[in-house]
Amino acid sequence: MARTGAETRELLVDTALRLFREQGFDGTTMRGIATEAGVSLGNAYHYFAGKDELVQELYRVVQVEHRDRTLPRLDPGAPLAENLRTTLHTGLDVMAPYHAFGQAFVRVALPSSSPASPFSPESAGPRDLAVDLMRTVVESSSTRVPARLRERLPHLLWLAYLGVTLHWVTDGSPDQRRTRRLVDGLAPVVGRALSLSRLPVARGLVDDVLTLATGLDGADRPTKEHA
Amino acid sequence: MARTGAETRELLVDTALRLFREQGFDGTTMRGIATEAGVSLGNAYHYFAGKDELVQELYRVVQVEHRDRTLPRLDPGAPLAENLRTTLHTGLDVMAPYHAFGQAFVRVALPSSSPASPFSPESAGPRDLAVDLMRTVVESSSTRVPARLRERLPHLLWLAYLGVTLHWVTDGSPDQRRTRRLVDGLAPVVGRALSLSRLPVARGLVDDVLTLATGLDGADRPTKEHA
DNA sequence: CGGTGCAGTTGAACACGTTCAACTGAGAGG
DNA sequence: CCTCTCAGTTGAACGTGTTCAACTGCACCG
Repeated sequence: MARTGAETRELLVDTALRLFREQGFDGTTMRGIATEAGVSLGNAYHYFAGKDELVQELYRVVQVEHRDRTLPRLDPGAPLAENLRTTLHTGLDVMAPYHAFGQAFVRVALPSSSPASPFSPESAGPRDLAVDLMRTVVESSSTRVPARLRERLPHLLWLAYLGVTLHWVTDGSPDQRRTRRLVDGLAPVVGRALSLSRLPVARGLVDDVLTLATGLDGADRPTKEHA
Repeated sequence: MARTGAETRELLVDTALRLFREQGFDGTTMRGIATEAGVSLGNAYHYFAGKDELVQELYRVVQVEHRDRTLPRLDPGAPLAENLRTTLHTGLDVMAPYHAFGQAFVRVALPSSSPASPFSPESAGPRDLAVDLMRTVVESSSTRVPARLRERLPHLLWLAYLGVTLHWVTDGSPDQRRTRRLVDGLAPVVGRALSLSRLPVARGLVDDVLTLATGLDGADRPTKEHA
């Protein structure tokens, strides 16, 4: 044999993602992936530090496909709520084959220390991809966004998307219909909230929420360490 | 030997919770728990279907202690934001010893199918405990709550508490300071949002949010099954 | 006394994720 | 032709969560 390393690696990723789709995360064993790919167990671990690392591969794949399938569906000039709805539904479409796998995805990605966390530096690429997608959604919509919000809104929408994903993961209803309904309800709420945010009376709340959201992600603010 | 079952069970719970505190979730093995408790491995599994089931025990313990430590600290007549802040901080105090364990807690509780999920029927007891605590917080505060919200607000605050818990679990900052800051920011935001919700212009948004929140938890709405 | 049921208990066994020291074999250098 | 190197690979081994058929010993019944 003696393939090149990149070939073996790709072979393993493809096999793993297929098995994840077919059997879920827990149902897929490292031995199964190795056997199915025709390599030894130890060799699989040569390319992936562990089962978790294969999750990051999925994260990447899903983000890219989400963007590629969403962009042509956006309706320029439509209200933000409508385009957001399209975007979120498309995201669910992309993830659907992996729902059996989703629980494990979150349990791997959740710890902020984990490189698979959407907040981690290692995930910067996929994260920027997702935030940029939301920026496109905002900019290609007709809805007017207050100046204070404009810069931050894509990031907020990405956080909302994470929330939807979290709900989707825990959604045991058939075809995850509850999450679909959540999206249908959430999009107009965002639209209404945006309208409301233009009123002077809401200014204080908007500012506070922005501050809150800033604290949500990223590591601790650099606290002037002296070493 | 031949203890009564309840005794052995309690012995196992105490031992497990202690080891979880000392060594975290992954660091604690079922063999370790069994050995430390002086019972056989198989016997531990006679009382708990698996490691996960011990998590529910912790969930229960934490909820009860949260309530017991919060009630005497509430300031009747103070603004809701202040009492909410106290409540959330007290919750963090109670959970603090288990932070190393927290990641595992979520990964066990997340799947809605899991009995350990805060939305599951099996968790109804602890959940009601937590929602009732929030109800007490609302009722013992001076802040006026719009009629449409009054009944649902405790439930919404409980959801917010879940969100804070989720953030806490993923919080890698020293002593989980970021979550403390989140609470300090969140409480006033809730207060402001509540004020805003009294304006007629916000009525539509409030109703939509309430509808959204209704869909968040619980199983699928009973869809008139004919069997 | 002998048996019978049964709550409580046991330890071996299985499959899994992960680690690691050793092997393979094709090319480079002499 | 021999040897060295090293990326690619291997399979045994460890500790884990979990399962299960069998054991123990006490209380009760005849």
